[in-house]
Amino acid sequence: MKTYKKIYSVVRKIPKGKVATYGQIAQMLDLNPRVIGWALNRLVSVKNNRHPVPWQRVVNSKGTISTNRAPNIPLDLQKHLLENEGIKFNDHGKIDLKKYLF
DNA sequence: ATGTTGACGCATG
DNA sequence: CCATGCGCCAACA
Repeated sequence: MKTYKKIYSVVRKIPKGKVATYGQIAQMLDLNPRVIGWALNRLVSVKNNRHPVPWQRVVNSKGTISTNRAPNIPLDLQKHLLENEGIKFNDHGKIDLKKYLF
């Protein structure tokens, strides 16, 4: 089975209102955190598969948004999606991992 | 086969 | 807080 499919299946398990870090997912699958980023980035270019992947629920270890580094992704799109799911950001654009971590 | 590319993470200065 | 540096590895050309 392709690695990215495994990654997507794990990401799909993150419940609404919760988040996971790249490192956390990497640990579960015994992969390098970089690969998680690669797999999620792949979603923008590759035609979406039959089931959606809640990619917005994956943040970095500091509890901030990492998609700002990536072109093709509207600024703060991820932040808005998470806010719509009830997740709060502080003034520094950071979320409370203690509270929201999956 | 070989080189390159990252939505990372952690350590260090 | 900011800046490097490096490990790490699936995919892709």
